[in-house]
Amino acid sequence: MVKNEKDQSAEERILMAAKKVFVTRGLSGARMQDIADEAGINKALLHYYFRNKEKLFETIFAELFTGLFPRLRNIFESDLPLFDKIERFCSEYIDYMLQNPHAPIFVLNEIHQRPEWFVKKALRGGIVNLDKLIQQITSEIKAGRIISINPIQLIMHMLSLCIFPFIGKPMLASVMEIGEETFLALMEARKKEVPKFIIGSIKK
Amino acid sequence: MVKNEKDQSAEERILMAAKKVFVTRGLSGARMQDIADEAGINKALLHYYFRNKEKLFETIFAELFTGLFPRLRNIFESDLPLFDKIERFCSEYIDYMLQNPHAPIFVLNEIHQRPEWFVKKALRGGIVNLDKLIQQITSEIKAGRIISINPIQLIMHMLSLCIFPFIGKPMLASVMEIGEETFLALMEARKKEVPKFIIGSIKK
DNA sequence: GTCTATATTCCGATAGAC
DNA sequence: GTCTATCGGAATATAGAC
Repeated sequence: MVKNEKDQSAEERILMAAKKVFVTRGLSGARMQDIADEAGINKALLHYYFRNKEKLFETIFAELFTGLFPRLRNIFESDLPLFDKIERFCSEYIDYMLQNPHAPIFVLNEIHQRPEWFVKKALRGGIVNLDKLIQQITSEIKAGRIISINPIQLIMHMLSLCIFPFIGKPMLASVMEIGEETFLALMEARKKEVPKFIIGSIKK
Repeated sequence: MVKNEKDQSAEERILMAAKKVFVTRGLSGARMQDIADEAGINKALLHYYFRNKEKLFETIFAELFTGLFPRLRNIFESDLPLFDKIERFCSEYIDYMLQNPHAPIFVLNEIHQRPEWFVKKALRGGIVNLDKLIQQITSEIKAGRIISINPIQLIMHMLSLCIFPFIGKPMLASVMEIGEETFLALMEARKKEVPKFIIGSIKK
């Protein structure tokens, strides 16, 4: 536990603590004891509020997943012109991850380790519909405003350029010898840099 | 255990089994019993060949990490012209991951969960030296052959575009409804697609 | 609601026969 | 080298007092 424990209800402190511990250690690496310590309460209280470890985990996962992916809908399914859509997507997405830098690797790793569970438990509520975006890309190609490209590949480019740096951060930090402030500055710059890079490549 | 157990020594079968289990479940999620079962041997034998779980893990991690990153050196530190270097990097890197599709998320997740351990245990033998590549990019900019761009950002673009699809695969597969064959075809195409995309953006 | 104490399950590791 | 059996600790979960 860090500070201001009495500022929030026990339940809120548990959620904050659980988020921190799960996100850094993963489901199987997290210890209920660590979460209790971090929240400044007793282990038994975790079971009082959330029945068991799995339920607590699902709560945290759902929150982070919702922040990461369904957020795409608002942008992808909007009526913006393609280039504006790309700019807005990159900027908002990187902004979200600057506030939750551990979310991407945590979420993607848990999906990787239990894809079946993910499909059954976390994917309720529908998936992101890419049809509109794909069609938009296709018609820009037909109109001759952008080069010919497989829309799926282009979407993968966008996601890759925005998300990967946060996943690779610990590795990049040690391998490339990049410190925390440098990293933040690079990510801040990427909000403009990435859309410029993408549009620079596809614009005719 | 799957088949042909008698084709290899116990040690080799253990390594194959451990790789499979560690890579899908991570260090904390992997069970020695599962590895033993997968290898078709007894749990005690794991401790006979490798002293404990951590040592076995380190062996597997080192193998995968070596395959992933030091491989960069041969390309990054070579004397190829920049565009050739980019093409070769993307092609070889994606090829490696097509053969070890789980390696990136496994390696990056373990580094994320224990960055200190990584720096102490796995980073011996030096790091990738990016000076040459950075200088090469800088001089291409000065020569007016490519647009002005922060070399670090460009290198991040390259890594992102090659690695991320493998990390996001389980999520992309369910969210975008992409099957196994489709995914493989997309990755195969990316070996040409990504360098084309990059060069298309930076070439003057 | 919150705690202490304890039950219970699980898992890494070892002992020791063959 | 390979096995069976078991130990001992760790971690989740529950019982029950306050």
